[in-house]
This record gives sequence, structure tokens and C-alpha cells, in this order.
Amino acid sequence: MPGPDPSRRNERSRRAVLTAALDLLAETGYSDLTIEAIAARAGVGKQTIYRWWRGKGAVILDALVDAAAVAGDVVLPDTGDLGADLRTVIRGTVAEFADPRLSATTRALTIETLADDELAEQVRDRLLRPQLDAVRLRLRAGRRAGQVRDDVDLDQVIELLFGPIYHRWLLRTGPLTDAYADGVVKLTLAAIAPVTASRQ
Amino acid sequence: MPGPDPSRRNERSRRAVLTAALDLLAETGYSDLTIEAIAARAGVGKQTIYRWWRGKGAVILDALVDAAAVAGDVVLPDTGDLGADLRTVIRGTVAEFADPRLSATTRALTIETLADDELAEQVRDRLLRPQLDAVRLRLRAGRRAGQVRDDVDLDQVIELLFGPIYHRWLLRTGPLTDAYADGVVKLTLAAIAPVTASRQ
Amino acid sequence: MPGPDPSRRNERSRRAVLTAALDLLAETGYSDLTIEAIAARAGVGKQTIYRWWRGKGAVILDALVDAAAVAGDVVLPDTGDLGADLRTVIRGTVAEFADPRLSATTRALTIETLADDELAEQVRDRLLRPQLDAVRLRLRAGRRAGQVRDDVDLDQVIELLFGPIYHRWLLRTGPLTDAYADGVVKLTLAAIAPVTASRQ
Amino acid sequence: MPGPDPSRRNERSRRAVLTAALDLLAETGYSDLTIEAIAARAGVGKQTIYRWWRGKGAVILDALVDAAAVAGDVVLPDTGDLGADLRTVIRGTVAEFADPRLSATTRALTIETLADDELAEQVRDRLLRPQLDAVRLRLRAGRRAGQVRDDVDLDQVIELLFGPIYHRWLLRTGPLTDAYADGVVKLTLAAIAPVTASRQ
DNA sequence: GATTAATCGAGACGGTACGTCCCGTCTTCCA
DNA sequence: TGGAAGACGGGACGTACCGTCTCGATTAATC
Repeated sequence: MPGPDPSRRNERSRRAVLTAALDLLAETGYSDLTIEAIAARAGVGKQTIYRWWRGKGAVILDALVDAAAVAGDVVLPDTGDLGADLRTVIRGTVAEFADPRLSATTRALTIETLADDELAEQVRDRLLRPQLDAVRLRLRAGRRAGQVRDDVDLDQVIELLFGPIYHRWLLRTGPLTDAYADGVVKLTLAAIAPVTASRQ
Repeated sequence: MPGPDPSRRNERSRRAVLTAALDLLAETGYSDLTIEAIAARAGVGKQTIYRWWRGKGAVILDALVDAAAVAGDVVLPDTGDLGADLRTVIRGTVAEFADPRLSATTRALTIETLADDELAEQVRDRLLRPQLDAVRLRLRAGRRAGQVRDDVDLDQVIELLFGPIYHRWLLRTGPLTDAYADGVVKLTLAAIAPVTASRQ
Repeated sequence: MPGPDPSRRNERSRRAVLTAALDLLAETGYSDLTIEAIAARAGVGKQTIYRWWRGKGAVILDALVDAAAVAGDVVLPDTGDLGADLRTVIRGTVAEFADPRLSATTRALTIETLADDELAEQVRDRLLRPQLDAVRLRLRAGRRAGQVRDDVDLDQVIELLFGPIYHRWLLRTGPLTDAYADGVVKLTLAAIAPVTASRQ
Repeated sequence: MPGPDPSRRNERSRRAVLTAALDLLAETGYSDLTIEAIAARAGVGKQTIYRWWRGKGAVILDALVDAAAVAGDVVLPDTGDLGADLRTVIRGTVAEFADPRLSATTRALTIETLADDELAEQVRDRLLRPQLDAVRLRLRAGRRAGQVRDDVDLDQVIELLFGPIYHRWLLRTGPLTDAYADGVVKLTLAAIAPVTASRQ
């Protein structure tokens, strides 16, 4: 038998674990977060966690995905003004990284991600993909509207938008503010604007 | 008394610890890198490590800074062609992140960094600053040569260059190749080029 | 929760620890007897020791009590000759203290005992009580036979028999030989004999 | 050169160490008494202690001998009544063992003594000998006065007096009171009295 | 009084064991 | 059989002291 039978899984335990994980993460920070503590808080045996998750990271990921699912789908506005729409989403992302509370969980997952390729993949696909996809969609619409050059790779543009934020967040090289978000968008727009409209 | 007297520090022990840390990191990876192992390999008491460093991260940082110091100062070429010069340095950075070997140490430090503000500060200032400064210097020269618009913040440009690499490295969203490096540089140049020369 | 559940205790581990403790004590002496060494020798985690014993002394005590239990109950001979019977048991005790091997464990326990009231209590009650009780029983029989004065406290007599041995053992004031044992018994008999039979 | 030059020894440091040792012993008990703590309290380098003493036990011994020397020589009264005189000294000894304060130091030294033959020798000869000798002297006088049988070994009598106290002190088998002291003396006297005077 | 050598306070050093924490597995007993 | 509970072997943690060694800065005896 390759693994446990998911159909017999106790939903109550699953929820208790995810809730406990999120609570502890907020309370004590990632480094003080142990499987043992999660199990104790959740009133669950350790084995129950090891049976259904690969480790700490997998639990947190599930907890976050679960929370995100509750929050609903990511949809980018399309006001016709690409710059304005991007500013909206980038400001949101920057705010998220700036918020110590939200940032703590990101930080936590990022740590696990660094040492676990499979987890990295899941974080990317299950947690971040929706937002990245939404941005790509908006960029595509912008391209159709002639606001983006034909020769740029949209995925690269996405990295141009989000990369600097990660960089600044990791290295603490400066404040994560709305003004900063706007600057990033402005530069990105400059990078992708058609020649005849290079100043926005 | 705030702490030990640095003037009485044993240089031989310091070197042994840094060397052992680097060796173990290369040999066995980050997860097998324990203070205990470093002490044993270095032939040093654990207390000697705890006396002079705040933890594993601080040891690795010192080891890397030390190694970098031996390697010498970072100087960017200035061939007059800003794009070519940036491609050189960005290709190097991308290669570093792509190399599992070199990347392991970065990975290790980043993990520590995520949970330790003081360490993050030191990594930024002692390890990365030289390269970032060198790039900023080259950009300034480019600006004087009319290759960079006056209204762009050079620090933001730096993040535009390095941020995407971090992003792709963390999320494994694509390969880290020379072609990718060139793409990043190309987009960045487009973002900062004066209006009348917005195509490279 | 006050402590661990004894019903779930692993008997194999318990035995391994006690055996290892006894072996190490015999092999390397008390100073080389560390919890760490016992754990290693027993193939047991340190926590398993700390879970069930309060420290080194408690482990040794248990080991000795266990060994004594295997050896069986202490019964003093009753040949009718009180002096002869006491000489037998006191010679045995003296020999035990004289033997560096057996004495090492006594020494070890005594050290622990000196700094730990609870342990002292247990050593007295679980390890020594049987012998002391056996002697008291024999003395009581002697009293019924008119060989012991009615006004003497038998517990004090016991101390009169064993006390000098402890004294000599602690202060190394003289050899611990059969002749010495006989001398102690002789004096003690003189102290407790009825008036009309004060010479042995 | 076999050792340090005693003529150059710093008397101030010697006194500081002995005082600190005694103070710490009273404050924290023997097991918490470390060379490091003594050195710190005395304002003395550790090496200064290791230079002049063999270890913790030697320091304490010196401290106690030093204190005893201040107290002056031990002289037993000779009122002509051997029993009364012995009761005086044994009551004093019992009181000393009963006093947690004084007993702590005895306890401490006894521990060291158990693992260190050389120290045991010194404790016996420098610290206890005076009292034992005084008792032996009084017993000899008693013998001349016809209160002690000729065939008893006076050293054995001494052990008969002090042994039970050690025994009771080590094993906590009963209270250490004046009444107990008197009982010990009474039994001892019975053991050594000439036949015609076996009841005191 | 100057010289010189040992002692001094201080504390860094290589070690060892401590007792705690948590890992991931295993065992027991309950529902 | 899944789950709660938690004992288990293992191993790193960071701390406390051990006894030795290395530093200037006093001393104290000798010149």
C-alpha cells in the first residue's frame, strides 16, 4: 500500500492542524514553529500530521492555499489604463510584503521553498500562479491595445514587476511603499512601451 | 562587561572555523552544517564559536565575506557600451545562481537572513554592497554618457536588474541562462534609455 | 500532566540502561560514568533516561537494587551463637567495603546520596534496609535467648556494628579485615551483653 | 623546577580564595561550588587557584583547617567522670552533624574525600586528628583510672563512638540529638567497662 | 634604584557533559 | 483502521566548567 486512504481522512483533524499552524505562525514566528507544537495545539497526534503532510512546509502551504481559497479568485481590473491597473496590483503586493503579519507567512514558506524543490513548485503553482496569471492576462490585453511592444516576453515583464519587490524585501534595501510600487510600475512601463509612446 | 576582548582573539582559531565552515558547506550541503560539525572539523571548542559569532549564519557570512575579500575588489568594465558591460555582470550573477554549488551558500545565507534582520543587514552591506555599488557606478557613468535618462533612480535600476533573477531563482519559474540574463538587461536598458534612443 | 505513563514504558530499554550502568561502573569507575555514556552503551536516547530517572544516582540505585533483588532475600543464619552469626555478616560487609570493585559502587552512591535527600532515603530503604532488618531480626532472637540486655535499643546496636566500618572506610584510619570485623563484633557484644555475662 | 615558589605567594589572594570558598559553600551548597565561581568571587585568576591547590577539595580543606586553627586547639575536659567527659564531646560532634550549616562543609569534604585518597589522608590528619587524639588521650586516662578494660583497642573505641554518628548522618536513619549522643556513649562505656563495673 | 623573573588578574582556548528540544518512527489503546 | 497520545533512538542545541595557556601589569627578590 503506497499511502493512507484519503477517503477515511478525518476532516476535523485536517482543519484543526491548518488552523493551529496558522495561529502559531502568527504568534511565535516561523523558527519557533514545530510539528510538535502544531500537533499539541491542534489536539492531534503527531503521526496524523506526518501521515498527511510531508513536513512543516507542506502544512503551511496547505494552510495558506486554504486561506486563499476562502478569499476567492484573483481578478485584475481592466480600466483600459494599463499603468493604473498595474499600480493597483503592485501596490497590493508591496503592501503585503510590508505588512509584518502577512510577510511572516511568506517568509516562512520561502524558507521551506529554498530547501525543497517540490514545495517550491507547489507554492508557485497553487499559491502564486493565480495572481501571476491574472497579471499576464492584463498584459496581454494591454498588448492587444498597443500598450506593450510585441517583442517582449510577458513572463519576463512579470518578473520585472515582482522581482524588485522580492529583492528589496529580502535585502531590506529600502522601504516598501506605494511610491515605491508606482516607481516599479513606471520603469516597467517604460521598458515595454512601444517606441512612439515610450513616455507614459 | 559587554563581551569578549577582540584583541585577545586567536587568529588561528578564527581561520580554522571559517575554513571548516566553507568546506563543510561545499561537501555536505547546508542541512549537514551544524555548529557542532564546524567545531569538530576546525578542532575548536563550540564555545569559541559561540563566543565570536551569533550563530551559524554569522559564521557563513564571515566565511563568505572573507573569501570575497581574498578574491579582491569588484570592478565593472567600462567599455563604453553600457549594455555589453551590464550583460557581463548580469550573466555572471545568473550563472552564480544557476550553479547548484555556489547557489547552496546563497541559499543557506538567505535562509538565515529571512529570520534575522541584523544578519540581513550584514549580508547586504558586507557581501553584496560591493557589487551593487560597482553597478551603480557604471550606471552613473552611463548617465553622464547620455545612455540613461536623468529622471530614473539608479537604485531602482539595480533592483530591476537583480530582482528578476532572485524571483526566478526562488520560484523556479524558468531557466537561469545567459539568454535570460541578456533578456533582463535588454528590458532594463529599454526602461532607462532616453526617449530618443529607446531602442537598443 | 505530572509525568510519563509507566504502563507504556519499554522494558527492554529499562534493562539495557541498568545493565549498561552497572557495566560501565565496573569497567571505568564512577568518574567516567556519565549519562551520555550510559545512553550510548545502552543504545538508548538520553531523553529516555531523563524521562524515567532523576539523574545518575537514581540510575545506579535502581541498577543495584535490581541486582540485589536477583540475588535474593537477605537472611541471617541463626546458629544459636549470636557472636558467630554477627561475625559472618559483619565480615561480609567489611569485605565488601574493602573490595575496591564493590566499594566503587557504594562510593558512587554515597556521593550522590550526600547531595540528595530523596536519594539517600531510597538507598536506605530499598538497598540497605533488607540487611539491616535481617540483623535486627537476629538481634531480637538473641534477646529472646537472653544474649542481649533488655534496655538496649536494637537500632543503636545496628549502628554500633556498621558505623565503625563506615567511619574507617571514609577516613581510611585502618585496614578493613576479618580481624577488624571480629573486633567490632566483640566490642558490640560486650556492650549489649547482660551484666552477668559481660565477658564473651 | 618542580613547582611555584611559595615565598613569592600573595597572601592577600590566598585569604581571598579561602574566604570566597567558605562563603560560596554556605550560600550555594557544594554541588554549585565551582573553581570558576571561587575565582570570580575572590577577584582572583583561575590559574592562581590551580597554582596553589590541587582542586576544589584542597581549597575547602585549607579553608576549614584555617578556620579551625583560628578556633584553637581541641582539649577534652577531664572531670574524672569518663562518661560525662565523653558525653560532652560526642554531644558536640552530634550537634555539628545536625547543624545544616556546619554539616554542609563536612558533607562537601566527605564527597571529595571519597574520590581522592590523598585528600582523605589530609582531612583525617589535619582536620580530624586533633579531636580524635584528644579523645584517645582521655580514654587512656580513663584506662589508667581503671574505667576501661585493658584488652580493648582505644582506636576501635574511638570508631565505636564516632562511627554510629557518621552512619546515622549518611543514611538519615534517625535524629541527631543530645539523647542520641548520650545513648552512644552509654553503649560504648558498656562495651569497654571492666567486668566488675559493667553498669555505669 | 634598576633589573629580572615569577606571580598576579583576566579570560580565551580545546574539550566534555550537561539537560532540553525536536525530529520522524513506532507502539498502544480507543472509537 | 484512522486517530490521540506519547515513548522511543537519535542528534544538535546552547551553556557551564574543566584544567591549560597566553597576555600585559604588578611585585618582590636580586644585583
